[in-house]
Amino acid sequence: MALKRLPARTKAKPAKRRPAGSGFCPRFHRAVELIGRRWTGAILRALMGGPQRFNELLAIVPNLSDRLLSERLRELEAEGLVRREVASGPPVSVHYELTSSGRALQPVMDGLGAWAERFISA
Amino acid sequence: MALKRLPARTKAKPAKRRPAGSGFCPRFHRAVELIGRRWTGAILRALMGGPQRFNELLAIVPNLSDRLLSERLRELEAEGLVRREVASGPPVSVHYELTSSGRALQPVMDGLGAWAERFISA
DNA sequence: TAGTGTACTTACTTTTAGTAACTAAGCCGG
DNA sequence: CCGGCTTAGTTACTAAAAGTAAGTACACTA
Repeated sequence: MALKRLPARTKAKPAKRRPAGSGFCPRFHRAVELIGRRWTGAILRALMGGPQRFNELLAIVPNLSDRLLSERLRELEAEGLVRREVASGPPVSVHYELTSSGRALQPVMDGLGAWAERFISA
Repeated sequence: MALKRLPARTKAKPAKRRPAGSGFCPRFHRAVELIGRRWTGAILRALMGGPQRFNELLAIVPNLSDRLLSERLRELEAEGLVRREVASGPPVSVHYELTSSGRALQPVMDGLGAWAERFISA
């Protein structure tokens, strides 16, 4: 699917050279807008504990709707962070698990979690 | 202002005990939905290099509009990550800088940046 | 065969983002 | 002192996501 956002308006600005250090990094931007999409962080974190099925994810993340879960999972799959596996044994169940790229996010997520514990209220 | 999102629907689910590790952490969730809001990551990263003025931020982050910058900065101020300072010397200029809580995000952002370099395409 | 559970999709409403135009205050040249 | 320029926004309106509800398809289960 590839993120529908980031329309990359055809007309790129002149973009006068900036004094380095305050740079804008497109990959970083893509990353933060991908994992920052609504619910995506929570979904990823739920998957850090191991593979989960669709309805398990719904149960873990409060207020997340099936429609959005479906949408987010397809985005994450498209970016290669998550793999979808269908177990065909009679009780047809689908589970989702992190790929190596997804697992590589764990320290970042943990760091953010630690930051949140210290600095986010309520 | 405090994030308008996260309405916290009054009816909390029964929430049967889950096998720990796949837990949902409200602070983490708040954090990821705050810094994950559109443009917020890029704004924060631009501020990591030191204080910036309103129009400097606009110049650093491509395609960011003044309206959204204004909105995001007020949210970040409300969460205590950013401080707004008005320099009253005749050329009235305003600059924004990270608070200690904002600066504490630097390792997380750097980690995410490093991850993005390795795993995000294009 | 009627009902339950899983894993979704479709249709519709509300909220958020994006665009454009405008405001206000201070300075600068003529 | 009049008009134009810059900085730092705000307001009004449109487009794109998110949220909500209901429906689908398949297998199983009573």
